[in-house]
Amino acid sequence: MGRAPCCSKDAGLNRGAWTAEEDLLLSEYITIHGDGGWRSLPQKAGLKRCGKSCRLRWLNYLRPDIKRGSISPDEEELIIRLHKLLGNRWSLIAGRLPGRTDNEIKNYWNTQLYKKLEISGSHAQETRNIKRTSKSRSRREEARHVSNKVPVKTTAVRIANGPVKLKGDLTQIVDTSQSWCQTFVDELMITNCDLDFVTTNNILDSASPFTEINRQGSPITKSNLINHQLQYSAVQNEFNTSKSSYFLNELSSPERNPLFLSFNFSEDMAVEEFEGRPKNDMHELCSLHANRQENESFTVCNDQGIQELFNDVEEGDWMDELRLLERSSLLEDDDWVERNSKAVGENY
DNA sequence: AAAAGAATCAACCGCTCGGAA
DNA sequence: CTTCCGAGCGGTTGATTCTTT
Repeated sequence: MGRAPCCSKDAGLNRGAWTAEEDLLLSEYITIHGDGGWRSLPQKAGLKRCGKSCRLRWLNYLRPDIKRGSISPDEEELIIRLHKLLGNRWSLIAGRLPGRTDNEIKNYWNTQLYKKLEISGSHAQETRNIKRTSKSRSRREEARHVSNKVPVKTTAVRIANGPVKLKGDLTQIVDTSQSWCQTFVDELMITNCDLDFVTTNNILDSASPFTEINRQGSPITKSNLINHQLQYSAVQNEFNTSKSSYFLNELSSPERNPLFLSFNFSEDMAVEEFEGRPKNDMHELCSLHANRQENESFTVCNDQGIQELFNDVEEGDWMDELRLLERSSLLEDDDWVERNSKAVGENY
């Protein structure tokens, strides 16, 4: 049975530009009753519009926290950087720019920035590649493809840091449906483990596996887990610990306490997705995963994962971290290996 | 001043996703 | 497991405004 269209063209509904009267009706209704329930809202509010149209009008224009006026140079810079990291995920980008809507940013990109960057060169090519990729395979197909290829939990961000060589079985595929904590514990139990691997599962929900090795009986808290990892690996594997701690902080915290970190973890970043190679191509990412080649790093992120990754980052931190990520992405792989080999010592 | 072309942006459209039944 | 439905997303359209000739 087919689904009734949200807003039939011949249902006598108004279309096109909104009038001041319609805006008033919608604003007043939402002020009193709140938004949501978009399908039934127009009728309740006395509007001859479809729910979709009402939602769009509210979110993109009438919402009180919309920021008016032109995009500032700072905002522009942030948009460019975020687009480089995230591609055409306008709602995610808008989420980092308070008061700006995805539609506004999309329009700004397509009318101003795209041209600007096309003139300056490389980024426009990347944008074209992103567009081509998204056209060639639908999101659903992509998701199906991913799930066939590797056991990636859809809500997980998984990050493995290369090009550090792994001790042990390089072909092993880690099941990301495992709880974050179990994976963490598995890693801890391997001597000289260099694999840095997390998912966004809430750490506190995953407490039980940790309990088994937590012989001191400390409460299961984020900081205790970090301390635990530091005890295991701080001396011999400093840089890896720092990375783990960083992602632990970013991905698992409902409360996001500042971590105590005595070293500069930022320079250890090497997250493939953020480097733009092979950005947005899940097939390629998964092939990398499946082959698990040495000197290859990979990241598989879906939108939710990325959102979670950045959710709790304060504005200032976010900008700092963006800079650091970009700085790390400028490094050539060879340099990266060399630096980190020195940092880790002769373990490899 | 007027016409033509370019730029802008609000709104629409088709699709996907996730939850409920 | 399947179907339905509300919500949301990104691409596209087209009306309006601005700029150039």
